[in-house]
Amino acid sequence: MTTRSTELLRVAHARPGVTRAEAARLLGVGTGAATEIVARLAQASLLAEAPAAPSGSRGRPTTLLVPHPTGPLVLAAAITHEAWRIDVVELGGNAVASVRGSHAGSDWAEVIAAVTAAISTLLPAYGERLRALGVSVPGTVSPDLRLDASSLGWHDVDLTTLWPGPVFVAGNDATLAAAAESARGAAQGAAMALHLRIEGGLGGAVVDHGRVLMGARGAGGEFGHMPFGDPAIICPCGARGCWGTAVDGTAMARRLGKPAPPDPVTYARRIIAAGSPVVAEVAAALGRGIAGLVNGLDADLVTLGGIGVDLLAAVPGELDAAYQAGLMKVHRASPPPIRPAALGDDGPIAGAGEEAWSRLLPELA
Amino acid sequence: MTTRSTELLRVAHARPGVTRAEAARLLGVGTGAATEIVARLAQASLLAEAPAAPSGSRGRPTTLLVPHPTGPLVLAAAITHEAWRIDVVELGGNAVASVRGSHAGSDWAEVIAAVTAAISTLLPAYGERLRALGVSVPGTVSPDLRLDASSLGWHDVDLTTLWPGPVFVAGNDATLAAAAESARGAAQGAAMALHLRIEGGLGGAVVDHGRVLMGARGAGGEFGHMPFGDPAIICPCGARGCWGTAVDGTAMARRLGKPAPPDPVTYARRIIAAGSPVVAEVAAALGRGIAGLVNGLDADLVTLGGIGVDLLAAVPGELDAAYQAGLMKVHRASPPPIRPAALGDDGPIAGAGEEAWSRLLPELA
DNA sequence: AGAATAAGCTCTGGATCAGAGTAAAAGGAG
DNA sequence: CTCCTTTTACTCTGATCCAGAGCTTATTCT
Repeated sequence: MTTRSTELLRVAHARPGVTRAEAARLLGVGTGAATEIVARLAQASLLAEAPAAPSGSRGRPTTLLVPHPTGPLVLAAAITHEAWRIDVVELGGNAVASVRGSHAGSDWAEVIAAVTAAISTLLPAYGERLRALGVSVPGTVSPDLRLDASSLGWHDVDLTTLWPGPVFVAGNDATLAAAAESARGAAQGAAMALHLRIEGGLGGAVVDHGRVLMGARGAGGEFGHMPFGDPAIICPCGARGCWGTAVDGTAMARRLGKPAPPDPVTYARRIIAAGSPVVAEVAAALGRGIAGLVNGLDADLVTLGGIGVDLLAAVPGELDAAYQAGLMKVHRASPPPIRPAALGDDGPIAGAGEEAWSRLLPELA
Repeated sequence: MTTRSTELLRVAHARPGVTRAEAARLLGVGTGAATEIVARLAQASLLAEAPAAPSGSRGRPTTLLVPHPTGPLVLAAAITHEAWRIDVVELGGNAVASVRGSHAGSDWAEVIAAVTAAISTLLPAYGERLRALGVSVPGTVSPDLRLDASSLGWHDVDLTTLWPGPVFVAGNDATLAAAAESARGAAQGAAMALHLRIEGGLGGAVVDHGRVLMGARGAGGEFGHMPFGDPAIICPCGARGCWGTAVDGTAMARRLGKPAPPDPVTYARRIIAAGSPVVAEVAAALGRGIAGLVNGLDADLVTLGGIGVDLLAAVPGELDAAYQAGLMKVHRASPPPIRPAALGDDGPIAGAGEEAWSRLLPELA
């Protein structure tokens, strides 16, 4: 429709349940224009108005901008190494339905069959209302939507078959989790947020004023492959001294003189719970690397996901000491805080929904 | 004025001398709208039309969009540790005048007096046409325009006294050089460009689709303080193992067992010219770090400034070997090229002009 | 009940631009 | 040289969007 309509929708999406008057103020339009724009969006089944709870103050009561009951919806999917989940997400980010399943094997054909079947079951229920798909995957996605997840044996997989429509986004789980944290989680309002997510490896993303940096080939945020680690250790990626080899479950096993565990995530959680002294060492390696990234990128906030949350909870002192020691003096006066991700394991699917909505909005208005 | 006017001005600035018809195509407007918008901008003394050179093909000859002869101008200033320079820049980036001087001492009061005096001499000549100032400085600039250049003893200096007008930008020299390389230099069109500049230390910037990441406190791109170096070496910044301590003139002196040189830049140039074996070692440290940044940020192009250009010219093989070895396998098939900066030492001042124009344009139209 | 307050609604006029049609300025063919 | 083709620029009409002023509505406070 028009620029203002898109902006209003964006506000309504970012802050579901805003009052109509506040949305008008945020857009910088007069009340006359607000009337017209809201009417147009309601006519197009994009927005609806609901009576607001009594504010207690004087004045004519305002209305809340809520998603239209028959308005467009977005599918958000998250595929992990062992399971998948699909949410139906309305404007504002609320999930109105959810389907999930697991896949023991890591055969891509099996995964895509299950996901495609699940999407097919949702199509009759929501029909034309489903307008976009966002997918989170445990690997990198090129700009032409091809997935590469080396550790799972998925190479150059074409994702476009998942969705026939024009609005389709796919991205790395850590990248999308970062987008979600910035939009609705612990990194709201940060000028330059850094998100780090330790699971099998270490991934993340940089978010500049709410915009996630995807990288030239969709592989942005692979901080695990920056050489903050021990140069003697060769990473499966082919380089040496990768930071990721110093902070995950495999690193803990190596420090304990044990063979690499088959499931580094649960292994790491067990070691952390056991209170092993290697936990502090790994946390220090994490803190030092975070400091390096903060120095280089001038982030003002760091959020941690996956095992990072457990490390932060278990040995906050060690992590913070290494972090402080690695910071430039200029940052030490007020070090950017390191916080656990607010969305937890829902980060990737929430981010998939966010990105799908973000791409759909300009098409609608 | 309006969005389209700003867009047209931006096109005319980015590609000085575009034909009017092509600009209309780039904006996606019809010829009718183009007539009206150009007329409006000409009326406001922002654009002028010049006859185009004969194209040799059929059709009514188009006109070129050029800066208006009495249109707005921008001041671009570059302050270094020993000299200063001010350019008067018209739309399109062309400098119509230039003043320069040097300051032997590093007393900020002296510097600001000289620069302020130079600006005063330019004011009567160009008067109201001067609408904005962009300044490049060898330090970090906070969002509230305070400069910190530790190595020169300039701490928390207020820059706002330099310019009375509302449109005033200031930034780090390496950051601004990156902006210039992306707008008009070797990094044009890159999706994610990385610029590195070695002088006294190592600075740079990340440029995502033409937008420079300034960081939360204006200290983005301090890659010299990421821990890619030897942890035994303590950096003046307070951290250990900073990459910057491994790649500049001071690093060369240390490897040669010499004391730190007073002027590391000329010292480094001399060592490189002499063909010392430490040059290859330093180039390798540079290449390895670049690989780490490319891995982490998924850059598709790297530009080098300052001593980096000399290193690249002197020992390209060593630099490239270390770069390749540090890249993840996925990047090795087509490694992002490492190129010398096209603008050379003019990068910072060109970037100051770019940023000033970029901020001024929306105010005009 | 009446004043005060905050918000929504209606109407007018101006700015912007898309689209269609027309005019202008060049090269090429005869 | 004249006419045709090609490309671009100009003119005109109508639709859309929205700012601003003034008015109406719904609520709380006194």
